[in-house]
Amino acid sequence: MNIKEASQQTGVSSAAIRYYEKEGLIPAIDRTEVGNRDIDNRILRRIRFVTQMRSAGMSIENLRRYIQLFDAQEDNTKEQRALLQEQLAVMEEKRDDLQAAIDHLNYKLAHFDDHMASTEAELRALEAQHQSERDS
Amino acid sequence: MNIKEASQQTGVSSAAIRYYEKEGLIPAIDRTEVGNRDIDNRILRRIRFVTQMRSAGMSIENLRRYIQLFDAQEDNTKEQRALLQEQLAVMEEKRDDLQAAIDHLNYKLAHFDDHMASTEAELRALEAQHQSERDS
DNA sequence: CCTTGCCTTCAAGTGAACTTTAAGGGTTAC
DNA sequence: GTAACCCTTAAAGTTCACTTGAAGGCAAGG
Repeated sequence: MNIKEASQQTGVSSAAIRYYEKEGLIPAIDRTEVGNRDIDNRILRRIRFVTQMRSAGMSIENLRRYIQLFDAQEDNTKEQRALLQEQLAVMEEKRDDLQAAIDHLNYKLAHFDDHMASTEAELRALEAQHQSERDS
Repeated sequence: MNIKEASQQTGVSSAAIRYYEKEGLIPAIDRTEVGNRDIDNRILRRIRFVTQMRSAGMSIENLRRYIQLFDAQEDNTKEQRALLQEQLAVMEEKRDDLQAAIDHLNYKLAHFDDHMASTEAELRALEAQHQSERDS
C-alpha cells in the first residue's frame, strides 16, 4: 500500500506519516524498487497507536522514548521500567483531570434547564463534590 | 494577593496568568489604586480550573468558549447546550484514548519481567483485548 | 511528448500557547 | 538617591507538531 492509501485508512496525513517515521515513532518503512514507501498492516497499526497516544496528550518526545523502549530487543532495565511508570503516572493524572472536567460538564448539562443566576455557586458545589471524592 | 503570590500558589507563571486574563479564560482581575492586579480566591479557583482543563487537553479557544458560556448571564440557548455536548464528546474520547494507552502501559509493566521477544505479539494481544471491550 | 498523478527529500512556513524582553512606574531599605 | 523588588503593557521570541512549498523522479494515458 502506498502512503496515500495509508493516509486515507488512518486519517493521518502523508506528511505526518513521513514525519513520524523520521522521528522514530513508527519503524523504518520498507521501500519499493523505485524508493516509494510500501506500508503494511504492521505499520498501519503503529500509526494508529501513535495517533491514539498523541490524542491522549503524550508528547512526541515521550512517545519516542516509550516506543524505543517497547521495541528494545535488549534486556529491560530498571531505568526502562521507571520510564514506563513515570509515563503511566502522567497519563493517569491527565485522565483524572479529564474525568473531573467531564463531571463538571455533565453537572452543567444536568442543570442546564434550571434557571441559575449563580455560576459561582455551581463551581463551589462541584469543587466541594470533587474534594469529598478525593477525601473518601 | 499580588500576581507573584498567585503564581506560587497555583504553579502558573505570572505571565501565563496575565495571558489567561487577556484571553478571557479568567475574569478581569481587580486592580489596586496603582493599577496592580489584586487576586482573590475566586480568581485562584479559576486559574486552577483552567490549569486542570488545559492539562486535560482542552484548547485555549474551546476553553474560552466554554467559560464564556458558563459565565453567561443571558438565557442559555440550544446552541450553548450543543456546544457543551460537543465539548463533552471530545473530552470523553480523549479520556478513552488515554485509558486505552494506560491499559497498554499497565500490560507492559505487568509483563515486564517476562522474557518477551515479540513486541508485535503484545500489540496484537492488546488490540484484540480493546476490540473485545468495544464489542462487549 | 506532455499532462496527470503518484511518489521522493529537504527546507521553510504556520498556529498554538506560552515565555522573554523592553521600557517604565511605585514602595521600601540602606 | 539609588538599589532592590514588586508591578505594568506591548511586542518579540521560542517550542512543538506538524504543514506547505520547492524541485524533481517514475509510470500511465491521450
